[in-house]
Amino acid sequence: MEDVARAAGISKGAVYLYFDSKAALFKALVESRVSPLRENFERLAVAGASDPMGTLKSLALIAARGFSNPDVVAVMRLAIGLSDRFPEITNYYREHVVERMHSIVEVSSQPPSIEAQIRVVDKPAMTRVIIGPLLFEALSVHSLKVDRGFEDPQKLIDATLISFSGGRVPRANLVRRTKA
Amino acid sequence: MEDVARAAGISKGAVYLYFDSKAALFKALVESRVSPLRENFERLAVAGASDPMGTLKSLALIAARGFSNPDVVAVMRLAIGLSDRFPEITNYYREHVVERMHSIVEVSSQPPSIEAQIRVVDKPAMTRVIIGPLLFEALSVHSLKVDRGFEDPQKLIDATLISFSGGRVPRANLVRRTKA
Amino acid sequence: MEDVARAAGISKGAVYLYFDSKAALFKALVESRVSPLRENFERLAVAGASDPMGTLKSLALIAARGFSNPDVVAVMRLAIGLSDRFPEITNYYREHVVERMHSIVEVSSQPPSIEAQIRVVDKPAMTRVIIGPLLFEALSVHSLKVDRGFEDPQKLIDATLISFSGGRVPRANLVRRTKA
Amino acid sequence: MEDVARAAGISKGAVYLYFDSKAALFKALVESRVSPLRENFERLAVAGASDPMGTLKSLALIAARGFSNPDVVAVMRLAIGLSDRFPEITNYYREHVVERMHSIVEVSSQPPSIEAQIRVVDKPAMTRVIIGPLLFEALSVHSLKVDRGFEDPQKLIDATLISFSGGRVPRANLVRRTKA
DNA sequence: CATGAATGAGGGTTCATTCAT
DNA sequence: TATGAATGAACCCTCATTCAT
Repeated sequence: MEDVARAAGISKGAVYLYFDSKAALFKALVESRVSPLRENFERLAVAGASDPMGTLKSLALIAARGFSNPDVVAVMRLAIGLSDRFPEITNYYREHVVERMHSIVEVSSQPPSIEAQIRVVDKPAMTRVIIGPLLFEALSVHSLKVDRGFEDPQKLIDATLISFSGGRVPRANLVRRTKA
Repeated sequence: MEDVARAAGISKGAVYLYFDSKAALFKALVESRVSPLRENFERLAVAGASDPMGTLKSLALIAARGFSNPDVVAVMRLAIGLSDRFPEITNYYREHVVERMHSIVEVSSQPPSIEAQIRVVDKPAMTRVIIGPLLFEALSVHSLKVDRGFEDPQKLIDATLISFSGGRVPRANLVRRTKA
Repeated sequence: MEDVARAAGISKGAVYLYFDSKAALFKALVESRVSPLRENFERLAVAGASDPMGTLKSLALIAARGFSNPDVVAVMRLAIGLSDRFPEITNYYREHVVERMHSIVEVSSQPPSIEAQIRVVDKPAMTRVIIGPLLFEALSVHSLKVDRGFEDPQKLIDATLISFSGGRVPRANLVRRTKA
Repeated sequence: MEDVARAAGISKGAVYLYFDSKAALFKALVESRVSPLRENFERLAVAGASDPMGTLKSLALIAARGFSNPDVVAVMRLAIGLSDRFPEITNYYREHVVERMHSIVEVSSQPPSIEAQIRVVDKPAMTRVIIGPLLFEALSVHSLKVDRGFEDPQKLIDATLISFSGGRVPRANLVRRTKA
């Protein structure tokens, strides 16, 4: 809390003018930093029902963008690190972030047409296979300070997604690039 | 520290007869719990130079077995969670676990013959793509207490590895099953 | 202080427009809530010099009415509970409430005629014997939340006063009843 | 808590080696300082069933002795003063001290023979009438620092008890004196 | 080798008080 | 007259570490 106060340029006590408790601050952090991501996920999952492969690509891209934001990863680090002293925080993160992401990705893997496009059979595995590599990268870079990060996260996404294309790799335009 | 003492059946003070500090205890924990895994990695990487695909499969299997051990995941959780109060711990974990795993997997992806077997091009991405899904699963289950864990981790490994087989999925025996 | 502000429908800061400090607010609280009682005491003591027994009865009745007011008891609770952090508050209460009540009751026990009516000899004990039972009841009910309170405080007054009537208990009209 | 630590000559943190929390410390304080008194009460109430008047006298004497101990009064002051921030403390005091004293005194007023000895009719009033004056004295002296305390508490007891003797005041030996 | 009592810094939180607006 | 944002000291409690025994 003191770090937050210092970062905000206010006193320790003043934090409590804005948030009732550490847990409340964390929840607000989730809502402001992570939930927009989750909402993007939900929007895409709904909109992309007819094109599962494209949807999964987009989900990966959104996740990669999210994980490139140190704040987003910091929230996860807190959720993991505070599980002993603030179970409420870990619980909130699990229910509002992790479990929902699982649901969304699994839903995106439902349409029957998917079998024609994607070779991975086990749907519950989907979330792990798509998000896992990006998560690993994010934790490595932002939490563990490994300095081997990708300058171009697209490469990691490509490597992740190639698995689902059954050999026909539309390399040139596997995923639409962002014009940052 | 108190938990460790209680688990060991000794007094809090006695812990300091065996370890100089919390960081030293953590390092010993890494050596006893995580390094055997890393050594398995190294052995396999050296031995399997001629068969990169088989090597990667074996690495994934070892990683999956490691992550199914709550202790192994707990060490990682500590490394992530203590970064603020004990940077030394996080640094040690990065240098002795994460960075070494990166190196090993990348080395295993070096032989020229690999291109014939594996379609993933970007070698630095390899570690993330292989370990990431298993890491995600491990953190979800053991740290965030998500209750959607796989009963059979082999399914997750299969889903992970399928990406590298170029469509020819030798499903029956993709990876040798463990006889639990 | 925040509770006071909320109850008054103003902001926390606005309280300091009316009172210089918490101690000043407390003093004003004493004047508005408790002093009227004390003034009743003083009036009765002066007026009833010729009938000590009747005077003491009236004093008890006034005290009982006062203690039935949660605000009056709350002021005493504050005086007792804040003695560590705000000694000024405790001092004020002692000087302006408790010591004055002692004086008044003792004065009311002075007239020579009293010996004919009241058998209690030790005059300093008078305040305690008259006020004590009512105080006990008030603290029990309003501060300690004991749920054995009297619905009819008159019974307690009767029991208290009976001691002074020397056996001739004019039960029917020992003290004039209030028409609640 | 800091005051307790200082009084004990140890550090603030060391208090928690002996007591789990502030509430636990308070409860231990009740058991060590107040419960012996309560047990005396209970013993007397049981033993003195055949002589209610004598029993009540003894109860008053024990209460007076207890209240002359600043620690005993300090515990009550805490129970009253901490009701906002530590309701658990107030609740414990109510249940383990106040309500039990009520019960004991009322039980002591049950025997049929009492009517011959004591004129007070309303039994629930008994506790207040006996304990109240002593409580008032104790709070005045030890909490509010009134300097009008009785040097000889026996006088207060006498004044309290005289009410029950129906006019026949065995002044010389109303209650056995303590040889302090 | 082992204890257990003790410490002191820091954690999250509350609250009386101040002050620019 | 009134606000509301802000402070800073104090509060209860935890925990890595030390040390006499």
